[in-house]
Amino acid sequence: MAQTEWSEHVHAVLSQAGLKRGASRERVIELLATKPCALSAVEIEDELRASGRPTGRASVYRVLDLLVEHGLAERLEVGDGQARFERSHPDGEHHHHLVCDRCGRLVAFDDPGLEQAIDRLSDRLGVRIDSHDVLLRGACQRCG
Amino acid sequence: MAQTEWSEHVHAVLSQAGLKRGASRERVIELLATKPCALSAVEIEDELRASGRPTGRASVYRVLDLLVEHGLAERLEVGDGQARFERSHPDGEHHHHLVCDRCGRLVAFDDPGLEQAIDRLSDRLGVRIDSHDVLLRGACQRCG
DNA sequence: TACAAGGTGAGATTGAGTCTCATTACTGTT
DNA sequence: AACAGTAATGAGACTCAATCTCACCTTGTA
Repeated sequence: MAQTEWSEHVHAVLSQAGLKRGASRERVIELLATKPCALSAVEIEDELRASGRPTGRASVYRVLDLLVEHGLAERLEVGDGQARFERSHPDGEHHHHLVCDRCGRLVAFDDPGLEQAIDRLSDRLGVRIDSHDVLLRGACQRCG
Repeated sequence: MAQTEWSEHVHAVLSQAGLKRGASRERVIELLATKPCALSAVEIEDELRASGRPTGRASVYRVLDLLVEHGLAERLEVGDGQARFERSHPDGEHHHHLVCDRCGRLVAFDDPGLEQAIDRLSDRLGVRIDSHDVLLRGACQRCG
């Protein structure tokens, strides 16, 4: 899904939910649209300020929470004490991450076998699984 | 592995590493030994104080970091802004968690299929995977 | 017992994230 | 276009897990 498609989808969902538009929200959405992978709230705030579109901290967090609530973004934590956010695709397509111990880089990957294993798990455990996160720690190809 | 075995193993590893014993360390280790699953640093500090063995916050965090460094404990985050810790087994046996959206309960599970899928992944991606976390979110059996 | 290296903890500090509330902006209606 | 009602915004105070500092205490060894 292209960046533009994603932000259009976001606007559609939010207006469907009866929400008004607002400048801060637009800014955060536009920024996320251009970033395929994991950005922290602080990074978002800094990038917006750096690009001449300063946005209140409260608004940044509000928008991110809103997006996550509506399934439009994913929240993930890699263990450095801050949450990261990335846009998520409405068709359920998603990826997971490897954190490199050496260089700290975040590498995205997806794997049907893994998704399958998790689907099976839901039945076996007798629980409803709404979402899942897989985080690998190790050495990335560059450092490995 | 029984509680006692685990704490003996911990002491063996740490003394092997040339570390001295210390009262705070003993207290944290003994407490973790009795808890099979995910305890936060704050909970550890509180439980120790409540049981008449008050221990400095700095020491609690130091001990936990030490255990994680030596592979004697696992750190996990379930998205509530605080890290949780649990003892880990030297044979590599481990479990993962489901966080119930409704009641907040943490349910442990293990699954060979999942582990297998992750093993395969390592080859396919061409990276070295040292450890992994899987976190499911959904409804536990009780709330489901 | 002496001594060096490690261990400990009170309290200050950091920093991500939350909360408040007065102000401003959006949108549908007359 | 003016209005009304409701949603959005942001400065800054606040919370709280986690980190840092540093003077003091313990342990293990010779």
